[in-house]
This record gives sequence, C-alpha cells and structure tokens, in this order.
Amino acid sequence: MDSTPARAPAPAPMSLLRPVRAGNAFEETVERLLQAVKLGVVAHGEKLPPERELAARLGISRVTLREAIRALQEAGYLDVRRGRYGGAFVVYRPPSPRKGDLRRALTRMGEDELEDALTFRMAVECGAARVLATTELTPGQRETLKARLAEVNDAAPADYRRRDIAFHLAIAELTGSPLLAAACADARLRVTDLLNAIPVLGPNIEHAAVQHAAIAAAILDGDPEAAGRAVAEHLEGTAALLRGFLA
Amino acid sequence: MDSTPARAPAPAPMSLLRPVRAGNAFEETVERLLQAVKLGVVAHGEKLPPERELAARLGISRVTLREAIRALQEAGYLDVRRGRYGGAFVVYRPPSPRKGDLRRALTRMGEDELEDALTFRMAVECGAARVLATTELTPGQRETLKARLAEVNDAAPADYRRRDIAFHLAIAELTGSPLLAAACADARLRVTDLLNAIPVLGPNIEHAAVQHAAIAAAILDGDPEAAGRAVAEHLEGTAALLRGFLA
DNA sequence: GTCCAATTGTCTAGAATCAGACCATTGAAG
DNA sequence: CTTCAATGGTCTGATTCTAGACAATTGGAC
Repeated sequence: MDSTPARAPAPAPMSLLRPVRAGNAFEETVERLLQAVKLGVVAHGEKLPPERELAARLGISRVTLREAIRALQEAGYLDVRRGRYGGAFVVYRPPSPRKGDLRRALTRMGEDELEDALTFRMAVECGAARVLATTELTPGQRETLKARLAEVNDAAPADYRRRDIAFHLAIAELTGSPLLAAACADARLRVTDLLNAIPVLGPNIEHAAVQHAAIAAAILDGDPEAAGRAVAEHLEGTAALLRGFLA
Repeated sequence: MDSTPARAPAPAPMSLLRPVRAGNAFEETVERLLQAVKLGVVAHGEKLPPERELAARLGISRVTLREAIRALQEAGYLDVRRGRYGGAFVVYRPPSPRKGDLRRALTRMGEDELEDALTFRMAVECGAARVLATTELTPGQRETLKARLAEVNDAAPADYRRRDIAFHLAIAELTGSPLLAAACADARLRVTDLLNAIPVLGPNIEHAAVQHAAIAAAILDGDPEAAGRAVAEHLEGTAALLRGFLA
C-alpha cells in the first residue's frame, strides 16, 4: 500500500473493542427479566407479555426466552399459567433488607465495578435531566413529571423504591430518546441490588423528597444547569450512602 | 398466590424489555471493527490486535471474528498478512465527502433515529464532562486533556475528525468509567457516518476550536456547570449543522 | 542457513440458538 | 355445553457460534 509495512503494535484501542456480547442469550435474558421484576417495571401480580411478543421484543427465539422464564419460575419469581388469560405472573416482593445483604451484594460486584456504575449513572442521569430541561415540554409531559413526583412522595415504604425508579426513569423517557432511556435503565439496574440491600429510612426519604422536588422544579423551569446540579446532588447522596457502608 | 388472578395487561414495560442482542455476532462484530476503523481508533497503517486476543476482548470465538475480518478485507478496509509481524492492517482513508453523501447516509437512518442519536450523545457527553469537572484530576490527567486539545488544534484537515474524536473520547475515558467511555463511543459512532459526509470547513473548525477550549478550561477549572454548558453549546452546533442539511 | 516465535489459516465435534409447525389447556362467550 | 381465541408446551431440522487442536507462513535472531 504505502511505506508502512508494520508500525507500532497499536497504542490503546480500548473502549471500542469491548465485548460484543455480555454472555449467552439465555443468561442475558434471565438478567433482563429479573431486573424488570426487581425494578418493578412489571409489578407484583402483573404478567409479562405473551411469550411470542416478548421474544420478538427481546430479539431472541421463543425457545431461549422460555428457558429464561423457566429459570425464573424455578427461582420463585414467576408463576406461569397456561390457557387463555394465562401468562407469566410476577410472584415476588422485594424482601426487607437484612444485615449483611449489602456486603454480600458488594462482594459479588467489586469496588471498581461499583465506582464504574456510580459514575456512569451520575453522567447519564445528569445528562438526561439537562436535556429534558432544555426541551420545550408539552403540557402532557409536564403533568407526567409532576405525577411521578407526587407518586414517590406518597408512596408506602414497600412501594417506595419502585416509584423512585419510576420517577428517575420518567425523566429519561420524557426526552423521547430510547437510547437514553435504555442507558438510564441500565445504569439504575447496575445498582439495584445494592440499593435494595439498604433499608428505606424516614430521614433519607425526606431528604430525597426535597431533592426530587428540586430536580422536577429545575426541569419545569427550563434551567439545564440547575437540573444537572440537582440530580448530581441527589445521586451524590446515594453514592455516599453506599460508599459509607463500605468503609 | 393471592387475589390477583389476572390483572390489567401490563401498563408500559418499554425500555427494559428492549432487544437483548442487536443482531448476530458476525454482523455486530463487522460493525464494531468498521467503526473502530472509521473512528480512527486504529489508524491507517496500524494493525488490529492478534486474532486470539481480539476475539477474547470482543467476547466471541475466533472463527466468528475471522469471518468479520474477512468481510472487511473483501470490502477493502483491511489488509491481512500472515507470519510473524503479520496481522490485519488498516488500509482505509476517510474519503472526501461528496455531494449527496449526507442525504444518502440520512436515508439509511431515519429522522427519529437521528434525533435519538443526537439526544443520546448530548446527554452522555454533557454528563461525562460534568463528572470529569467534578473529579479531582491528577497532573497526568490534566496533561492528557491538554494534549488532546492541542492535537485537535494543529490537525491537518485529513486528520481533523480523528483527533476531534480522540478529544471527545478522552473526556469520557478520563472519568475512569468504562461504562461511560463505552456509552460515549457508542453515541459518537451513531453519528460518524453523518459527520463524515459533511466537509471539514475552516470556519467550523475555528468555531469548534473555541468551544473545545472552553470545554477543557471548564473541566480543568473544576466547574461542572460550565463544563456541561460548554459541551451542550458545542454539540448543539453540530446538531444544528446536521439538521440544517436536512431541511 | 537454521531455528524460533508470532501470527494467520484450517478443520472438527459439539453446544447454543433459531424459525416454524403443531399440540394442550384454559376460561369466556354464545 | 359447545365453541373459540389466547395462551403456554413440545418437537424438529437448520444455522450459528464455540472451543480447541493442529497446520502453514513469515521474518528476525543467532
């Protein structure tokens, strides 16, 4: 071609040459469904979409999906019923955290991985809030955001985490960007197990409520900088809480 | 279980039940490698890592990787040589954009998809800059950032895009979060083809240089809000440019 | 010139995954 | 009480992907 027969052994390709696939389809599917359940995207008593539809949405074959569903059924997360009006029903309630849960969850994760997840979440959620605050919101969108905020505020303790998640995800989804919504969902689920291992305490909830209100206000005000700052403060609180349990 | 034999047909699972895999391993691998080449992560004349190592990094078998490499070789992107000091060498130079390239690239993408990509990029890059500005930077990190900035500024036109990419990605990678770096790389490659279809013009470069400097300054100053704002302005310019060609 | 190490090239057996057809069960509607 | 539509359950053959062993090529070191 030209005068470069064999240059240096390539400097540092890194981030682009990351894994194309995280694992096999079965494992990834189990993980996804499990997170959908734990995140409360499909609540207790509700059912997953029909197998054929779900398989199509997840981009996998029905056989693989069924294996995953079966695994979750055997693990006690789902109750599968056949016949019309049948389906895979969610049979799972987030257990109250017990002492030692957090440490156990952490050993499954590793410190670097935790930092990675927290940083990632900080970036994408701040970014999403910023984008949304820049957007011209329709009345409907404003209502949705307010509604989610109200729902967190009068949540029963058992339902708190679920509504908190719904609030955070709503911000991402309201931007209208599926990619961004997916990134935020992904970021959140990487810390779900850890957050679920922390008891939901009154003072924390009150603190969070103030911050949630500030986030919503900044977005509704159309103030990107304030929105980013508010999310950053909120997430920094959570991160500090987690790091605190580590030390 | 309890008194919920068949509740409503599930409200809106959405973003969590997105595809588990984008396509087959072969296609995804081709796409990845192609983007690594187009993004200049592996520059002209350099070679990809050895097959065994690359396969391991990408999490696929060597057979699948080889198929992908072969496809890129036949498409004229790579030159594969065997024996010691052999490898898959990049034989590709970004072609000067010709009229109609942009429109062609756009028809392959769709308007919604473009908006999605632009929004996603805006969020993750703003978030990354914000996070980095919050971080206590080591002298080495500060130097890296300054170096990337300087490299963009005295780039030859043919090398401009590549160094621009390196600057933007450096921000994400300096946060130390692989997830965030991957997200930014992903965001960028979703608009590469479009940007490559736009000629690199003097005035745009000068404008971008000022904005790049502002971004770096805000980060080095440790001012998250300013960093986020600077990135937002910069990307808004690019986005406007693209949208302009659409109308 | 011989040897050696790094690299791509080839083959095979087996597992995972897929697409699609067909069966079985259920509960509601008529 | 029969029918029917929606759903999970099962089977099969084709395709893709994997893991690993082994062969061939190349160019430098000695």
